[in-house]
Amino acid sequence: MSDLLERLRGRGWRLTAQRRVVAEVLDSGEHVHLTADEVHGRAAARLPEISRATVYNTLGELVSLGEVLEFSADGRAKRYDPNARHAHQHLVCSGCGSIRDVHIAGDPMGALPESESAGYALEGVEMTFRGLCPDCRAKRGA
Amino acid sequence: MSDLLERLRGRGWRLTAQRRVVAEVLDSGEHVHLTADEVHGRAAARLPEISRATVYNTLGELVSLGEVLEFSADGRAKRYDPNARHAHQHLVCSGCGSIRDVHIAGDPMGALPESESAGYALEGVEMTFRGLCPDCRAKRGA
DNA sequence: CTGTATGCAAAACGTTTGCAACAGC
DNA sequence: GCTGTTGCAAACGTTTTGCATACAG
Repeated sequence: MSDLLERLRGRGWRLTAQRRVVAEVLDSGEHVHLTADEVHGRAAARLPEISRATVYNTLGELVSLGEVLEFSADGRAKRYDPNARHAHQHLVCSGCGSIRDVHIAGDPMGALPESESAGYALEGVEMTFRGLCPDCRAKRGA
Repeated sequence: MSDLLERLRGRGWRLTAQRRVVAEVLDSGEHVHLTADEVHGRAAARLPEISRATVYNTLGELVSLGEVLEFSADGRAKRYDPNARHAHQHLVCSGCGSIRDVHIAGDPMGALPESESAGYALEGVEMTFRGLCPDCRAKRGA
């Protein structure tokens, strides 16, 4: 519920029924790390004739606009994270693949010494922690 | 040149011509962040009848054995990093996609507060910096 | 009215699988 | 000789593309 649509309209984003539905799915606040196909599924529930291609197009644009974060936790399908406005990291369960947003102490960007990034124009960092979640520990770790 | 083969033999790894070639490609020291397909290409240069499936199998095993790191910098093809024995991070150019190994100051794992990983059995962290490399800055950034 | 977004279906891409033949130990 | 590995080709899941149509501005 972060007025994604509001912001997009303000940027002169051409608003169609399909785009609205995609934005609403992402903005619904609850299901946070959807794959493109999951987004399509939820979008199609509200607007049955929406095509996969449109969902891919729209997601790609939202990523370019910086409104949505794209990342891949497992090399398979990319996931889309509507929580692009607050810096955060991910904690992925190596058992079930579930993804949690987490927050680290300092600024991860600052961890890279100047000497290592010499000549580069740094833009961002991605940080992904991996581990077994409590549920999977109970089942596997025994 | 880190005696990957030596180590694998020591672990009772069944050594075939194909596996040797794959290990040699990864161990050749120079081309560091190959995709599975690139590995296959280089392997096939030495042993033409090697199949893609075998390369995938072998890479998967090397990853399980902890000898090779698997990561995806772009959501497309996975990349294989033979430098699994020394902790390091990646710096990816958002222009040309080139990948550099970099090293940060502290221990990235320690950056995650206990409260955030409560109940989890942490296993590792991945850290990827993004930015424009000097070449791409010259061409694009103007 | 114009340009852009859409739907469809097909293709591209990376990866996995099933299975018979084969080869290391 | 037993067992695990290989090659092949086909299947798979995800994403991209080309093109004619529809619609927001």
